[in-house]
Amino acid sequence: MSNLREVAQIAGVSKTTVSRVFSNPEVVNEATKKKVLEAARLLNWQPSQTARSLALGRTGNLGLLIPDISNPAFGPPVREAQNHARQLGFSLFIAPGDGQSDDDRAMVQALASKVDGLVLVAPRMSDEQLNDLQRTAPITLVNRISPGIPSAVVPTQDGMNELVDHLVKIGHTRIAFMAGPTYSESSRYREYAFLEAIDRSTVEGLNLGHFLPTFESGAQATDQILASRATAVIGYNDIMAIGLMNELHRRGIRPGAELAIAGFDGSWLCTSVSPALTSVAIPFAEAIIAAVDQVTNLILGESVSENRLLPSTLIVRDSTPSFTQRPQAVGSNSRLAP
Amino acid sequence: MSNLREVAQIAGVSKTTVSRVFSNPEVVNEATKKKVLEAARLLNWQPSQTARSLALGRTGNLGLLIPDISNPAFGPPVREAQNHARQLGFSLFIAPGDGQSDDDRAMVQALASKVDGLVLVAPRMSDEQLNDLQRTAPITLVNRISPGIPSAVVPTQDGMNELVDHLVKIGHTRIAFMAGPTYSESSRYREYAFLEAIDRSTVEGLNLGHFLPTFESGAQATDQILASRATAVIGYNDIMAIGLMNELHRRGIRPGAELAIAGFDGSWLCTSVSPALTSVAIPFAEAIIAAVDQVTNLILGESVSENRLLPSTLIVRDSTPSFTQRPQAVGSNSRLAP
DNA sequence: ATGAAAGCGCTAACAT
DNA sequence: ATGTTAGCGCTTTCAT
Repeated sequence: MSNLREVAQIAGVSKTTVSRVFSNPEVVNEATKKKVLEAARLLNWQPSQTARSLALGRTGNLGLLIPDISNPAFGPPVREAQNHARQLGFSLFIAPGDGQSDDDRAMVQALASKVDGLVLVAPRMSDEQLNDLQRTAPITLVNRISPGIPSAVVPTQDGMNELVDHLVKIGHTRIAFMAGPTYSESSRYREYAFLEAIDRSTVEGLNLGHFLPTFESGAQATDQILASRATAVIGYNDIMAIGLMNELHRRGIRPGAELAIAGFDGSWLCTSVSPALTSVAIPFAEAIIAAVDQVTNLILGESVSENRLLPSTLIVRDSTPSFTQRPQAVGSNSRLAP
Repeated sequence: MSNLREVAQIAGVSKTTVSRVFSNPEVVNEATKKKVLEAARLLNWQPSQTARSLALGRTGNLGLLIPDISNPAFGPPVREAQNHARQLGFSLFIAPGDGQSDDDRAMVQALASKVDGLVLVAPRMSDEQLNDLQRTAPITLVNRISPGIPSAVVPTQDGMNELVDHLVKIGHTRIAFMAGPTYSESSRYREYAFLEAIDRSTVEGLNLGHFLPTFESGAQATDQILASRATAVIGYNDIMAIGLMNELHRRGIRPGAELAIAGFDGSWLCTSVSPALTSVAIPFAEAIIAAVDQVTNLILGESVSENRLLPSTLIVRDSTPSFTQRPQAVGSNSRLAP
């Protein structure tokens, strides 16, 4: 491709003028502007972003680490964040964690050197690793707290309390929890919150252990759940809950009716299954957008509010019917209505 | 951050040597290499990608346009493609089309100037617009054909024929099709393929018209489908098919048993619903990887095979049971087994 | 094996 | 309103 100099030559102006036409158009004369634009079009030229970045010391790029791009919970938020970033004058590049590995670093490191700042959603990294990263580029966190790093988080405890309270209210006295992998901070938060919620309640809680955050894990846990005689199960995320639901279907056990199920995230998947899944909806879009605002402020050297808090919302659906609504439970998991 | 010169100074070598340590290490003496590395670590320095890009004339970045990042069909392929790209020495940046707009250009244009090449998956752009884009950066296409642009495509007709043949074989004589939006080339391909498949069959086909490729559209079409007296419905994609399935559930109509349903894409969503969705699986991962290979070849100035063809696979699941397997159909959609 | 010097394409003072 | 000049931080011939 041609370059600024050639355009300047053809337009009969200096390089500076050409530069200005593309970065600060108001300041240049209409007539000369037209000449320059004409020359540029003639050569099919547009400013090299790379050269621009070098001169400016900024790429205009932001990196976004998503733990699992296959998780429908993240699709819509990513799009919103991208639009938001563009409005701020930044391009947003996505690094998809693989959802099942305990280390996002390889992916993120590659990105870090190509962007002005990073937003990490529930990163699977130690505080120390986050600190290292921070020396390469400014970062902010979503649903993760680490000393000295701004973040936007949705407190887990509130949502978990609400969910457990709901289950108790509709009559459950033995509630199980499928935790995600141990390397996931999010899962640890939720696991801890579950135990807390049970503590402050009057019912029995049962931690089924750790599973990969996949659809298959839900099925995998089924035997254990049925044996546990719990009447309600909470999944670390919607995907696992739905995996369980599906396996129950397969075995001829009616989810909702015979075993109450709830998830976390509130992805659109919840309403794509039958019965629709009760879930604690996490406002990922808002959180990520808040974090994007934080990094851009960090980048521009402006002050940044340390920790934004955003509320979750319990969305009750058919997978946790109250006893009056649902058919009498039967089978090995049956229990009497209170 | 510090720069190459400072590192050179501290290590007591020239800039050139430092540069070589990071781009062509074999060629420099072990001892000096160690000194340089030491100095770099001391300053926490790593080469500026931007400066590097400018000098090399290449960014080392690839852009990937995905029509709808919320569609589970694309999550896993994107991850695979990213890994593949990294192995080729490129970072892959994702541009999420919004899935419902008729124009991906804004998003793509921004990317185009920041990458060495682009892979466009089923782009919603005219051939002309694609040609314009091509003047900014080399591009290759997935599931889209445009004159003069290399592509990796999965022929639609074969998959559609297989699917229709299957439905006919299990006894259906009136098959409906929910098309996607008119601006989607993919949908047009599939719509056309459906009509062709019906033509060469002995059964009746029914085109229900165009819908947004969303979960909600599936529900939206339900009335029309029930009124149509079709016994089988093919959705433009899995999401729409599952939306329909869900709505049937809500109305107390049993998908599979009372109305056969099939989708396209073969996303993991298919096995997350009950009954599991029959679908024509599209090997997006392979196709995107092939396209990535094509762009990188284009970038490196190597020769490129014009059009890679990849086969789809019909995956029959419980949403299209044969009559002998499924309960006798009842209600307004009832029909006699052949 | 290492260094000197020119240049990648743009922006930003600082003139005029 | 426009032009001059000096970089931004790296790579790369070409010497040595």
